[in-house]
Amino acid sequence: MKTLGDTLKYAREEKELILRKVAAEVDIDQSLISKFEKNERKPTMEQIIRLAKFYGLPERELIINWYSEKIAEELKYTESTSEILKVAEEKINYYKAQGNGK
Amino acid sequence: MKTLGDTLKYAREEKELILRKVAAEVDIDQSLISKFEKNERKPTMEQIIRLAKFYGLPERELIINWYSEKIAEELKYTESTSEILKVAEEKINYYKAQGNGK
DNA sequence: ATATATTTGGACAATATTTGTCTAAAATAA
DNA sequence: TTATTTTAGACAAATATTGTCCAAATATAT
Repeated sequence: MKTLGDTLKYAREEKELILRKVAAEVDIDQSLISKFEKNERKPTMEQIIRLAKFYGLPERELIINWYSEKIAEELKYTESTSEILKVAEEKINYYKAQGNGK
Repeated sequence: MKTLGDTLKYAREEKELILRKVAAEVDIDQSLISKFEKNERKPTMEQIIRLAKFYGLPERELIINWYSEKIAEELKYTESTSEILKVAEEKINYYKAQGNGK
């Protein structure tokens, strides 16, 4: 299972960059970036976007990973997860349909 | 779309109880309970359980609603939601399968 | 309508969670 | 070994969530 951290780490290594360098470029503490790569911290959405830009990664995919990991984390120790997700989707569709979006 | 708040409110009205009474019984501020019913605040899991017990509602259903609303809230203004949920489910299954649970 | 009871909104403090930063230890490479 | 990179951990700063109180709004009863 490929995590967001894997993706970031792979992108960096492929370019043969060291954390310090990336940190300077994207203006994020190198220790934080290390933690992102090890999935010990979750980047903010802004950080995701900056990293995607910098590495030339598809933003959309990173975002999908970001949200899905957040949700997976929340439901990790929970029962009825597939039902929860099913209901969640219904609610989202309901909101989006007539919920006027805002 | 029946919300958690709807369920709580309906249960209370069916029993013809006033907020003050319920509040005293379950030891939650009546204003908070009012907000739960109007979906302006989200109960904690513990509150959910206490309310379920008190009203004699199926805990599992309330919990499913609680989580699904939380997720729906998070994804309300997001794109690719169905893909996010799909990936989330994969990750959860992966965690649960071999992720040793802990 | 007035009085009484119930519900609701809003402000605010208290708590908890998340985030950023720094430092030095651990790991890796030269 | 020495130099470099990565990682762990502690802590402060910033955010977000929660609980509490009170008064305004609404509903109910007389």
